[in-house]
Amino acid sequence: MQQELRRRSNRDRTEATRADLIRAARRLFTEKSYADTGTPEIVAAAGVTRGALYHHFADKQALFAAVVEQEAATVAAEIDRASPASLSARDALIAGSDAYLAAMRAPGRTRLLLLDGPAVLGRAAMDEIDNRHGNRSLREGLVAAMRARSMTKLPVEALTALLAAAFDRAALAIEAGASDKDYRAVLVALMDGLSPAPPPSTRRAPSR
Amino acid sequence: MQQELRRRSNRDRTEATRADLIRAARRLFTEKSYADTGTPEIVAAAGVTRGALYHHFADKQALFAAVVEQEAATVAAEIDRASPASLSARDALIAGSDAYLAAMRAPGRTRLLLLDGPAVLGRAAMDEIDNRHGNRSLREGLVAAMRARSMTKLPVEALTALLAAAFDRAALAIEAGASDKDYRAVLVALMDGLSPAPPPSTRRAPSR
DNA sequence: TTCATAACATACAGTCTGTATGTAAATGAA
DNA sequence: TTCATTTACATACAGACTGTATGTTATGAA
Repeated sequence: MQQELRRRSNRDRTEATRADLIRAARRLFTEKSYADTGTPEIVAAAGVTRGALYHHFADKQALFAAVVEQEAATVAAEIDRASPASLSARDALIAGSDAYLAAMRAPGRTRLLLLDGPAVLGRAAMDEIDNRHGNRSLREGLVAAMRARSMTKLPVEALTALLAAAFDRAALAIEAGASDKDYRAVLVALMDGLSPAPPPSTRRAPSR
Repeated sequence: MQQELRRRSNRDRTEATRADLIRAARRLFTEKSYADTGTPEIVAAAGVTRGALYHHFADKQALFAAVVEQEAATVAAEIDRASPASLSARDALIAGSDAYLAAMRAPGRTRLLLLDGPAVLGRAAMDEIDNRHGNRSLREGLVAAMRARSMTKLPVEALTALLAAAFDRAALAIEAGASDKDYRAVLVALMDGLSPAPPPSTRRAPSR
């Protein structure tokens, strides 16, 4: 009856407590901000004490890093799920960017991943996380487009970073109320501009 | 002898104290970070007390905003100074972006303006500051390029924001040790990609 | 000179972070 | 099964910081 409450393995306890803390912290960090969320509030929401927090995480920043890590993974998963496997290189990039913008509409996600994340963890740490999750598919898409000759060859790391930065800013602007149509148009124009041939526009007649 | 110390007008006192506080805060915010800099340290460096700080600024965040404001103005001035008046629209944009990247090499400036700024003040407030200083010349350059038909017509606000975001990320990457050559090349390619005609195949200009 | 106000300085209350210490539960060896 | 050790917490504490309240001195106006 109360068998599963008594006699829980240490691994189960750790896993559950960590998950509770990350879940509570995620909620508060997205509802408010990193700076405006104190550890007392987090542990209260998680139903544990600060002792548990500092047992499982080095400090508040480490808990934040775990939240960011998980959220970045979620975003990457949503993008992967939304982008069908076989499209042209260009269409795959556009589908991916749409999926990214859609994923970033989750409340508080932009502040967590695009404002607090870089400020608290540093741009280098955020790059490391991004490269492990979100940016990977973007970079692969760009490499594929370059291989298919539908994009001029450029330094891949730099191009990935700068396009990602543009996506990020677009997500922030859209959340702030800007026209997603406008931003999407500019993003597409930026990507299409990188193709050596005239862009496969729906309006202009292709010259070949 | 001590005449100019006694009998200072209130306006002079306020001006001097505010300037001292902003200068000290700027130094510490660029050397460390907003979060790692306490008001006791700031007022000690400025040679005043916390009472003076909270008399002149609503809170620590307001002082930070004043620092950011001033720093953004400085960056804009450096760009204006470095970009000669009459170039082709394209060359003007490139000169401006080079000047921006050069200006952002000042120690701690990227963290202040690109990491802490957005996180502490919010993206909206940062946009407001940027639009008043740095982004203005960028937007005007883009409008000029579009009028000169050397750039396809696109929503100006969105284009300005996304290119500015790319510049920002480039500045961060370069400071983190990335190849400025690579990032410059990608920035130029992004801008050239927006021209309706094939990009002018000029040889690469010296990076500084 | 006198009174009001601005420009500070000092003192205080509340909160937060990280650590140190104490306790109960689990693990593994004997 | 026993028992020592380690893990997973809970509690208590020290230090620091932020914002405010209050007191004091200098300036400005009448």
